[in-house]
Amino acid sequence: MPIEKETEQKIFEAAQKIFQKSGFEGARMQEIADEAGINKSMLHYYYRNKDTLFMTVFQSSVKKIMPQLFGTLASDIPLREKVEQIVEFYHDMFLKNPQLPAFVIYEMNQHPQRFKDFIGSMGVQLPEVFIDQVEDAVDSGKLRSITGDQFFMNVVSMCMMPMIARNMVQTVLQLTDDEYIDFLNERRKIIPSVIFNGLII
Amino acid sequence: MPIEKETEQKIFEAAQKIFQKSGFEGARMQEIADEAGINKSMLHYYYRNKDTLFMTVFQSSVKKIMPQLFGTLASDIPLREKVEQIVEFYHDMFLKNPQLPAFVIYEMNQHPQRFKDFIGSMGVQLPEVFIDQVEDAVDSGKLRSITGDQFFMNVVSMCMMPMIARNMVQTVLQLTDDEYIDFLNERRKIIPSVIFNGLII
DNA sequence: GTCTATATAACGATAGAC
DNA sequence: GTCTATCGTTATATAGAC
Repeated sequence: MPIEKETEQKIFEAAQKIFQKSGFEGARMQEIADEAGINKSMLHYYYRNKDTLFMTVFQSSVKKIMPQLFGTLASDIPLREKVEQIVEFYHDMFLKNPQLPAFVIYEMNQHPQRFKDFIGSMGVQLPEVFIDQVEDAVDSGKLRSITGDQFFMNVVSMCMMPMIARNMVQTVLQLTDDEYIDFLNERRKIIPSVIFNGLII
Repeated sequence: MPIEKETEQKIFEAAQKIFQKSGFEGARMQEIADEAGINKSMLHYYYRNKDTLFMTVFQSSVKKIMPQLFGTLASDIPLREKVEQIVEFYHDMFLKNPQLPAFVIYEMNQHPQRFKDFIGSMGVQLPEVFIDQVEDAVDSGKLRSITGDQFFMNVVSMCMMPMIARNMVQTVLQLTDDEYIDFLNERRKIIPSVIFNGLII
């Protein structure tokens, strides 16, 4: 393994950590360098400037959230299984990377320009298969009247809101870190149950 | 109306706008001054520094979200009405101040220290009345088994997530600004329906 | 109270030796 | 490739005239 790769990788991982913790504006190049255990100049050697380094991290982060989600939505499995897969996926991902969802959502709002360029190029839109699936279920009387958009929004909301608002949740519900993790894990079963038993006639 | 009050008020409103748009780290004192149409030095005359100005805005923002929510939860009305009131309240508030929820949630995560001091002093915790109400409904067989915490989390999630992730939602669902507002307003009826018809046996 | 001018510090970025 | 030293800019904050 060449030394270059190791350094570039160390920088990337450090940048990921600091950007996710502090956001673009709050992150300091010096802090990233310290986290990586290298000199600040190396950041500019491997990545031209703060913007480039940020975009590398941001794009990587989006790719950890989006493709799998839309892959599941476009797949050829029953609606109920799709919901269960998405719920499991997001809760697993959160355990590995607790600050990822809040980071992506926030930076998306802050710099709409920055990401609309590249996010259009990856097919990030609700698959027709999924839309049809919901419509068919409604038409055949299996589900109460609802659009695919609203159905999708309900699932994503129930999953991600407690992850994004961690500090508010822990404060209001007075949970320790461990209790908070337990609280989230309980939701793996609760979410599909609420979604479906609320929609099935 | 004394001139002092007018200036202090103008500064506060400008700061509110800029902080909510850019966050603490992204906000610039100069931009706040420009927005208020006054000299930058005035910011330091009325509010000692950026931190003080921010905390004034942040505390005011929290007070626009929390008390009414917990007031409704603690009130003496049926569970279903509480949910409907909360949903209406959040959707009305969002129309008036679209960036408020994202601002509070994000800054809460960034500076846990900063707000835990003052947020403890305002009774921000789930009212016993509400917890008991959910427990009673479960015990008497009216609702499927669920805790007050999880019930509460479901309502707040369904309401606030689409408001916080506005840019993601509009991108994925390919909605114009007007369509997005319509999409949110539809949820006033959808949310209570999903929550309850999912829980009522 | 409000302004101009300036101090002071921090940050991103670069030059240049090795 | 990696370091030290430093430049240029921008940010918050203050001093002082009016």
